Amino acid sequence: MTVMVEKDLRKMLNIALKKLDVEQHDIEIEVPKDTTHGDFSTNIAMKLARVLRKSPMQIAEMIVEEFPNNEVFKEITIAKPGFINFVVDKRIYYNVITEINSERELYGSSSIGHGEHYNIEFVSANPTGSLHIGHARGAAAGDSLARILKKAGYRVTKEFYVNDGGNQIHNLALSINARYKALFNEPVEMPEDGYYGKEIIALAKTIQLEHGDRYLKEDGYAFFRQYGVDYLLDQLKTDLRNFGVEFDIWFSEAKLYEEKLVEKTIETLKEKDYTYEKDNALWLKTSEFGDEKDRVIIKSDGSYTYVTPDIAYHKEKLSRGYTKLIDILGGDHHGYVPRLKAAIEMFTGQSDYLEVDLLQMVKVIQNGEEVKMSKRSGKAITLSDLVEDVGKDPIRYFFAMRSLNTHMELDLDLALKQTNENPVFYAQYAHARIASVMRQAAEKGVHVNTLINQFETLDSDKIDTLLTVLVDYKNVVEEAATKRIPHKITQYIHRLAQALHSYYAEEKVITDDERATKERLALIHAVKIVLKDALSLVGVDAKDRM
RNA sequence: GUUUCGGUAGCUCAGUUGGAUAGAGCAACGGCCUUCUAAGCCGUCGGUCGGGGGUUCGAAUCCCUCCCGGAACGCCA
Repeated sequence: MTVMVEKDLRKMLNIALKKLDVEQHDIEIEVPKDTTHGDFSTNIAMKLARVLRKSPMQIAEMIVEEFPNNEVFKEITIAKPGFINFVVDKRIYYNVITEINSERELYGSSSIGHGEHYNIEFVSANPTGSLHIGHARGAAAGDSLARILKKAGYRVTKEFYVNDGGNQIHNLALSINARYKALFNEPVEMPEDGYYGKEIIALAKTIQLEHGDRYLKEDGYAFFRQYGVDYLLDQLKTDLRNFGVEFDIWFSEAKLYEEKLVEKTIETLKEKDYTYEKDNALWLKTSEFGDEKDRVIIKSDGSYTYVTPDIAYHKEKLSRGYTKLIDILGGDHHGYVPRLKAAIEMFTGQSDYLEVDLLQMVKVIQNGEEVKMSKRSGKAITLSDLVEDVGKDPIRYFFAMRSLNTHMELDLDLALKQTNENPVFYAQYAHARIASVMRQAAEKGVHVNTLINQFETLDSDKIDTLLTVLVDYKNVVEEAATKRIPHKITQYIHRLAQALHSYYAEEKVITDDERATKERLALIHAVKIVLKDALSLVGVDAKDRM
């Protein structure tokens, strides 16, 4: 809708410019941050100052003079340096109410992603322990982005890469072994790079319950390995589900080996002459593609480095025909990105088939001071702790509020308060208020016809604001999707909730005026739909009562 | 040392293809509940945009330089 209005404006400005004998010109139209500057503005008069050799103010006046008559803009003003500001007659927005109420959750959908199929990989934690707070940020970011991209018309596949093939699983088995033996007072030393989380102790106890002392007598290594991965992966899925995050594909690293994909990938790279042998190892020429140096892919002892299966994995993903691969990684992996992109370029000829979005660290504050995580002691704040103590919605919302690449702070004292310091309540309350009014209407026997399309009584600044925000939804979704900025959505949610609360305080919806009541009910019903939909894009539930 | 992210109001953060008096939430302060939910509304206070140069009609935004903090710099994963 705003897009249409913008198009109209452009057309009208061109007509005016033609009358002034100005050649076709790039007209910049923007939505002013300050609403007192109207709904749209242009700096065209300033741009033309040099060409026409007149002052911007003069030019602006000339443009306004020649501006065609129309029903879209009810006010056109000229401001200081030479801006021309346009105020939309909000009556042309009335039909958005009907549109929303009939399209419901499809309203705001876009087609800018048409034809694109994105694979978005995130979290991808090793199944060696519980998910901690860093994974939580990744999960929230990836899932929200996926939802937003879908809304914008992209096809999206969410994928979790399970690192179940490497050395870490070996260490996991040894760690379980140590914890298991300890239960029988047969202490075994924890491995050097062992996993110290309390969930490993719980895991060992489960094994003790199910199998008694069986693995004191026989070697339990293979069993611990398999059991551990299954158990932890299962827990991990549960934790993510409780956080509102579901994946389409769980891709096992082990599968790469089973299907010989790593060997095949290395063969391909050799054939393309991107490898060479040196010091008894096999190197990949990543420096030819922007990496700062070449990387070893087969060590001198014959084993692979970390990147090797990962390259095979990304090649496998490419073979599935996605138009883009997105990896969401922790910021500490930034040095890893160039070598991965180099490999992608070796296969596809262009590195931007892969987009890596980095998340910066989360600093956790508790009792006013920073909580330091420690692998050794197993001390960490887990995702399940967060969901249990604080709740899914505030955590999801809080993560979505921040841009991905900012260092963020999570204040647990604040999050635990569950007061209005958590902005998510503000939005949920707006939704609940509307639901409440709807209930009142039903009780009073008011017949709610949300599909009315004639509006005669909606006339106030608060309503104009609501309509303006509702109309803007699609733009916001598109911007959030293309720029990968989920916080654009939470900002929008806040803007809409604010407009609703402000309106609610000013005007009663249900009155004796039947006509007005019906129109207002249709309006707030539309607000309710968009609020709920926008919240869903960041994985937050809308509530009907609070 | 190199790479990378960040430094914007008391706090947490938006805003960076150059544009109008730099925004939001929270905190603080002052009002508003006989009326559909006060988890709300209305208003006030609050900033050398890390420092210094430069580019121009115009810089938080672009260029140079310096300072401070996080992270990464393996034939670890």
